[in-house]
Amino acid sequence: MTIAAQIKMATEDALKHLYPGVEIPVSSITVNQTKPEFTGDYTVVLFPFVKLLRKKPDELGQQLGSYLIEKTGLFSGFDIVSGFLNLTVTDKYWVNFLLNHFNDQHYAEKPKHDRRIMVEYSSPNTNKPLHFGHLRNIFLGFAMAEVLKASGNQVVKANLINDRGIHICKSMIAWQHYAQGDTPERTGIKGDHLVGDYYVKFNDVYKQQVAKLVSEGMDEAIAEKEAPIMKETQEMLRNWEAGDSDTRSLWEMMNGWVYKGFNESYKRLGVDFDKMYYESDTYLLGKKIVEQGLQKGVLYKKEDGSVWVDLEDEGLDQKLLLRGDGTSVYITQDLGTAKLKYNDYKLDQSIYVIADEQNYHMQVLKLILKKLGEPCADGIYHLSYGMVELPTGRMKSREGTVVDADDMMDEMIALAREQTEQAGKTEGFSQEELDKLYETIGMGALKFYLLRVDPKKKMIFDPKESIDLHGFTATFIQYAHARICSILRKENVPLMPPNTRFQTFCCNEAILPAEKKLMLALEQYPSILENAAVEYNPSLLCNYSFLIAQLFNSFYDEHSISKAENEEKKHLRLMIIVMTAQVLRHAMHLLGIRLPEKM
RNA sequence: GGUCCGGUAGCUCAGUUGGAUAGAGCAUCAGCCUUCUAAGCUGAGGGUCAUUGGUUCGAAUCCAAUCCGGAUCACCA
Repeated sequence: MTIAAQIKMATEDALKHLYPGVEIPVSSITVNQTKPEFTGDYTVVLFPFVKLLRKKPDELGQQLGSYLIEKTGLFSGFDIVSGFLNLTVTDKYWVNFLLNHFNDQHYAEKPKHDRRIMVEYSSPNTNKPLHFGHLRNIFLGFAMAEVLKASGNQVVKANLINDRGIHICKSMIAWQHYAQGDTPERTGIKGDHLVGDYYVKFNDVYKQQVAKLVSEGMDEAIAEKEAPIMKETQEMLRNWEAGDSDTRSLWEMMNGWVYKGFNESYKRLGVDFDKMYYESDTYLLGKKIVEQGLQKGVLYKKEDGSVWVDLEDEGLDQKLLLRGDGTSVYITQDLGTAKLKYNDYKLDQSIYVIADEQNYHMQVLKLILKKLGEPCADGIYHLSYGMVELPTGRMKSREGTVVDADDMMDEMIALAREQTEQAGKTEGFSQEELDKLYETIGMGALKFYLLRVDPKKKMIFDPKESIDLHGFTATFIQYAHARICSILRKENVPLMPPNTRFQTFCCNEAILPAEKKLMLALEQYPSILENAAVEYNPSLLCNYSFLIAQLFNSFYDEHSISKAENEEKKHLRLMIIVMTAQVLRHAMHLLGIRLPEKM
């Protein structure tokens, strides 16, 4: 249990004993870290009890403080400042904490239990390469899955590939007409980019054809439907749905190129999936659920045969589930897929990492499943995140303002190289090691940049300003880690020393402020990790890791480890930095960010 | 118009179930390398927490209204 939780419990117990007969709600006990300008480690706020007990804050604080010192043995002293009881935790507590956890690889993790959670993320369309906006989704999904794993859950990482539909046919048609048989192999262009190029080509041709028809006097709305290339594309979609073998083999070939490209990108991004779902397999699902809903009377049919659900009682609209001709719409297949996922893995929870533009859709999806009495409904959680925008507004492929994911990775790695060379820090590395280092720094910076903001907030990315490698960045954390490793190398202490390494340690000297601040923060890691899981917010780990690195840097500046005042101090500080490095690695690992031992 | 989300320093963002004088980073300015890595440390300046009212010992945080920005409300996906 964290010290903060222990203090809360001890306070509850103390109040019961000191003031029997007065009912004090547990929720009124607040325990905070003491502000730096006051002496103490943790603070109990006295105001709520002042009113209930009708006592003066000073008197109450004296009684409470004395009781806590006497009964718990956790505190070496207390101080009352205008209604706040500031408690100082004994040095012994901190030393024991260190001895117990300094080399614990699973510190802050929760024991495994059998709660099953699926995290669906990435979920790309196969008509264009990944862009910067997708990266936020991918990093968020991966990090969330890892955080939930560390919280003891059984996690399935899933990817639902949107591999069919009119937009896919657009690339296919344009390729047929204009590619003259070009392939990724022949052109040397990455498969997803090649296909994306023909998606762009389609739009160019389409725009021209529409313009031509309009200039010939056709109404624009009609021209958009009548453009020859669009009609061809719709024809192709019908052929695809009919299972036409030529269309299917073209589709398979081009999607194959895209998957190869995606897999390269995923590998470079350091993310993985346990289960792939393909829309071509799932797009017909959901009809059965709708039929059952009709029978139950939860849904209704209009005269034209279309099927609807009425969500007006829930403050929403009426929603179409099946067209008049019996074909499904987007949400129909989502109903089916939700059930499929649930049945595949017996899920307790199903998380969808999807941008906030689909908030309404997800709300409707969950509501309909609930109305239909599907057991998968309750577990659905939409991890909604704000879109990544450019200073000029949203990225638009048609306007060529999309920041490509692969390009972005290249640029970040190039930036890492540039800055490392500029800082003159390339000595003592082989070329191979340098390449790996640039990758670690560049990718770390990219991930951290996209994960450090609260997911639900939209973020603006200015490519001109690029991404900084100073301040609130992964580089800062990586640097702190490298510094620690450097000291450990010098002192012949392994990254994960055995318990016996500091067995003879005893604590006679007072813990100094810079040491204490760092230990205090390390002690909070379990509750930070828990919050990240409960609030579905990996950015908490960014904030926390940055704080730890900051505290370490100050500590490092103030106190020498190798040349500590004496052996006892040296051992204490070595344990502190071993644990600091371990916690940083752990937190960053959950975000998919690597920490170098040298940089 | 309905619903949802956001508005905190010049910029990008933190701010736990309401707690002490609202914090970081970037940028600006001033210091700190003969020392375990200066990709660092220390300090300074910079605020009508969108606005107004309410709740109370106490509000950036909770409630109401208003203003601004965004998303969404398709027989699109």
